[in-house]
Amino acid sequence: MSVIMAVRWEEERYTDGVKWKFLEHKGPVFAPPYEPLPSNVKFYYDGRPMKLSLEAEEVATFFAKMLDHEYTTKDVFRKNFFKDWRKEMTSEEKAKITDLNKCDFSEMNEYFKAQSEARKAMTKQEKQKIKEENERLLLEYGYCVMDNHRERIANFRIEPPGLFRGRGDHPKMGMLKRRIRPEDIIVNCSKDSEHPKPPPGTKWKEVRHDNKVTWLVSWTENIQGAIKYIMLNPSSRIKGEKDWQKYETARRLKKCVDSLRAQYREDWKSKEMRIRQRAVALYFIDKLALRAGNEKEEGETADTVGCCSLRVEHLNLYPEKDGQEYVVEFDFLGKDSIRYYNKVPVEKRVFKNLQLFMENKQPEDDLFDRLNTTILNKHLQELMDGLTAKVFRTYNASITLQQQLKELTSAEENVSAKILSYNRANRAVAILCNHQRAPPKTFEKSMQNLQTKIDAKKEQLADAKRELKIRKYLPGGKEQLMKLEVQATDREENKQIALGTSKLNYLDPRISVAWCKKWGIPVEKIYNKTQREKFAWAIDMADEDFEF
DNA sequence: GCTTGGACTTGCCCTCAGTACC
DNA sequence: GGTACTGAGGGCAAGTCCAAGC
Repeated sequence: MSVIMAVRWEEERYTDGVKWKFLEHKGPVFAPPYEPLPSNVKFYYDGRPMKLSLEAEEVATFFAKMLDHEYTTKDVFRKNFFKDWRKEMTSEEKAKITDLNKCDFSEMNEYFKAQSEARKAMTKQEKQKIKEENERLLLEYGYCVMDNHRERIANFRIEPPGLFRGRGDHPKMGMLKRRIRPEDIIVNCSKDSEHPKPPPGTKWKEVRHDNKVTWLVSWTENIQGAIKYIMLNPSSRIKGEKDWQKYETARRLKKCVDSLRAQYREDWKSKEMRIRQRAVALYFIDKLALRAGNEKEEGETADTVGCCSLRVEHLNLYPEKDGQEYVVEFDFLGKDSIRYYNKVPVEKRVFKNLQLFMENKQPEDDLFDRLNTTILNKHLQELMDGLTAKVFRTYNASITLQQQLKELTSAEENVSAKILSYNRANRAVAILCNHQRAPPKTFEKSMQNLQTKIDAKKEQLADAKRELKIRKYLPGGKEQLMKLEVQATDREENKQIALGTSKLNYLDPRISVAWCKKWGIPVEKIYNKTQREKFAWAIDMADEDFEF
């Protein structure tokens, strides 16, 4: 590590939860006020035009903007929306508008579509003006001073009002997410800083000076009653240091994971049910990189589970399947309602335990009825300081990347082939962590385009050969062709897999940096600008023989 | 002990700006 | 100069984990 950066990353380590000594910022940027519809754009009820009050009109526009989305046809969405919309209506409106099916938002919808077209068709100068305004806003509100550093803020804009969507089958979809006003805002900054000023004629809910937290601004959202925060960018000292710490914890797990595994295997035989359950759950978390699985309040969110909250209905046991013994089939919705489907052969003891846990239970009963995340994490804490369920995900992701890179990279490959290998290693991790994505809408098209390019290049090479200009044109051309073909392979393999999440959250960046240095790959090929900023600590720290 | 609230990380999707291409 | 395409970044929901409050 260089001396200068050692200072940057190691300065001012506070104790007892103190996160900073000085914090100054300009507060949040509020959503722009509602702009009423022009009088020629009408809402129709039961076929007749109807002028809405400003409040009711605003909420109606939220719905009108979404008309093309499938979810506006869903019962739950419509019911929730209508209920909340009615709350914004005057008593006259309420009396008249009693059936959402009689509401016609299509003219409003057309208007917004036209507006968005108009925005696209703006002249260069107009676009430039908007860009400059955004830059000005960023400069004024996008930075803060935390201790001795000017730091970028991650999200300085307050979320605008709209209709809540949620992910998966969310019981609250369609509800009104209300507008946040200065009176809802808690500002956090240091006493000796220049406090942010609320917009003229308004007041903050509170100005606080809590240096044991990292947030600058908070408010409570009305859908779940959860607190939302404005915090610093991942490039900031405070986030970087935390990130580094996270990977150091995972590396400590590496040192004791063998004995820990031996321990939970022993526990599969325990006399106590709770210990067996704990041990099997931990095995899943370790082997399959499952999330912890906190309990959730029923009816408040989509029905999703993690390891500790698995239910009997989420797995099938096969003493034998496809020529393998003791196969467990998992099928459940995890975080963000992403499906986890996997068939895994497990050890006989695990299998027998699972049979035991499922005995005399209904499909909707908890698989691990003597376990929850609190119990599990308490246990883990006793095994290693700072150990929690999610450390296993970080550890297994990072160690997998390191192993895969070792296995897949060959010295004689060129740079683009090496990058393909890197992406494949990254992909192995994404698959382990079940990081999926919807195939991009333009996927087929973009594959086609690439194929066209490849064909053209082949043609070009063939021409060159025919004209006996081999020596002159072939070497570079061949290289280019290979690059395109590698790119096509990479893209195809990536169709339904998202690499970003693991890259950003699970893979110790020092592994990647070390790999780049070892093979002479510019780090820019692996990390874009933002990622390099986020991982500045690692880029500076890791040399080519860094070992996770 | 249990519940709830709070802080912070993780996660997917969409938009939009920058760039390649014609 | 216009259009098409793509990657980056923003947006914000949904997790994890811990500790305060009862």
